[in-house]
Amino acid sequence: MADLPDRCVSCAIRDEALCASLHDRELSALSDIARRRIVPKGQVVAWAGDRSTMCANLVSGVLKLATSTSDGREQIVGLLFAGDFIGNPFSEDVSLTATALSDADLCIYPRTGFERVLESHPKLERMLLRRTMESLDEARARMLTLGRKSAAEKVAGFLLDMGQKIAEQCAPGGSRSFDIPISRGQMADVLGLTIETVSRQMTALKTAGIIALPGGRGVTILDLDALEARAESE
Amino acid sequence: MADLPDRCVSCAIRDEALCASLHDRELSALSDIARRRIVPKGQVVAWAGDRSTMCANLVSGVLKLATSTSDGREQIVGLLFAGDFIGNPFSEDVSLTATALSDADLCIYPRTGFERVLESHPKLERMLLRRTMESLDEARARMLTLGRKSAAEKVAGFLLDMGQKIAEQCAPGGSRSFDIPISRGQMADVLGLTIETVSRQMTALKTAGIIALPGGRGVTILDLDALEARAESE
DNA sequence: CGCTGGCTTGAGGGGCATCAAAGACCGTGG
DNA sequence: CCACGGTCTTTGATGCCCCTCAAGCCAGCG
Repeated sequence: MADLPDRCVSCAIRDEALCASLHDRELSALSDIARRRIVPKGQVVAWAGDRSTMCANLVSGVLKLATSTSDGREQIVGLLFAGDFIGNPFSEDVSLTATALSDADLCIYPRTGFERVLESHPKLERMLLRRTMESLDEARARMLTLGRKSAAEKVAGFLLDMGQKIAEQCAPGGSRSFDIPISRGQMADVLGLTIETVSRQMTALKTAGIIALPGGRGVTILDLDALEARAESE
Repeated sequence: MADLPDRCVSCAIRDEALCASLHDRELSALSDIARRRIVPKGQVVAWAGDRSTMCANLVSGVLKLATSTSDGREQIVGLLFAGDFIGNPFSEDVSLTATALSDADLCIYPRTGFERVLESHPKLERMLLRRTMESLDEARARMLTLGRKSAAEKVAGFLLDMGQKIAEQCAPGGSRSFDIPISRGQMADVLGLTIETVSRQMTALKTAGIIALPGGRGVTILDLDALEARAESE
């Protein structure tokens, strides 16, 4: 363990982020060029169109990746959680605006330096390729949601996704509680709906006894089967 | 040139496909495991859910990548043209159904063999990573279209994209003619609309004098500025 | 306690889907 | 050459889902 760089010793995402592809002693290549940064809630990490100067691992918190039309309609194209990777290595500019939805802890690498590490560590590059392919699959799955599903299916599917990702307790068939990490408005921007429609669908699910809404952003899935039925398809 | 494998000598996409990342003499690693296959129009190349057994370069023709809900609603999540890559290396199963929209000429590699070539040719893997990141950008851009744009914007934007991709003549500011490579129904499946709505938007553009529809799948963009105005945003 | 930001709820209208039918196009065969 | 069936496209009529506009509600906070 002596070979593990100091700053990585107690890292919460050592085995989940891209770093998992590297042995302890190889990590120094990354650690040497890394710096830590806390981004407060609401602050933009990188603007679409700007020069791409950095990549990062998200240590904790939630980020959104979004694009918007010239008249201000926004579409969230990805949500990032602890362990996820941010940035466009080998690309000259940033394609999406990244914003912190909660206070976020980033482990940041200068882009060009990160690219050099990639070139000398094939396992890291392989990991990045896999992650990128997974993101592509996820994006394409969401295209089906955006293009072809009803508001009810969208919201139900979103709750299932979140429940799976942030599952605290998993009594199979039983109830499952968690906090939605984003606001109703942001849910709307993820699902291609308006905030009112999201709200109405949520109360419809509550009225049907499928979920409970214990204040704030909490959700409890009371009837998983019924929720899956409403999400349909997949 | 003597080092260029026979089957690659006259290949139309030598410099556009992933192969472009390899020197002539390195190409044999791929060429040795390749076989050519013509897939007739309408035939499925790979079914979502099947075991992933192959990757391929598309030499000519058009493929669609699509998912669908359990009740049959379809969403086309990508169109592939000559030079594009098909397949999921490092993934055990196929995530999307790929179908030939025209007779398609494929240069096919067994998946595991292709993975071995990737591992021994970093430049090839780098190229694949870049391509995958580009696909991800494209997918996310289309998420904005699907989630936030009106039918008029979707159709106008689609025509602009196609015009750019299949531009035959580019009199700047002047007219631009090409054939839409897919049917109205497939346009609908790309844009998350119905065939009727696509058709109505097309005739609306024709009536407004922005495009001409010279029979079949031909299109002529008469007023590029107006078309861009209708596509808005970006 | 008032203010602010997010959430919910209601009323009404519009955009797009749905249903339906009539052209256009095309290869086939008489 | 033209009738013929099939497929694709266009056009029309109708309705519904979701957006839009507009209040009211709730919690947090100075």
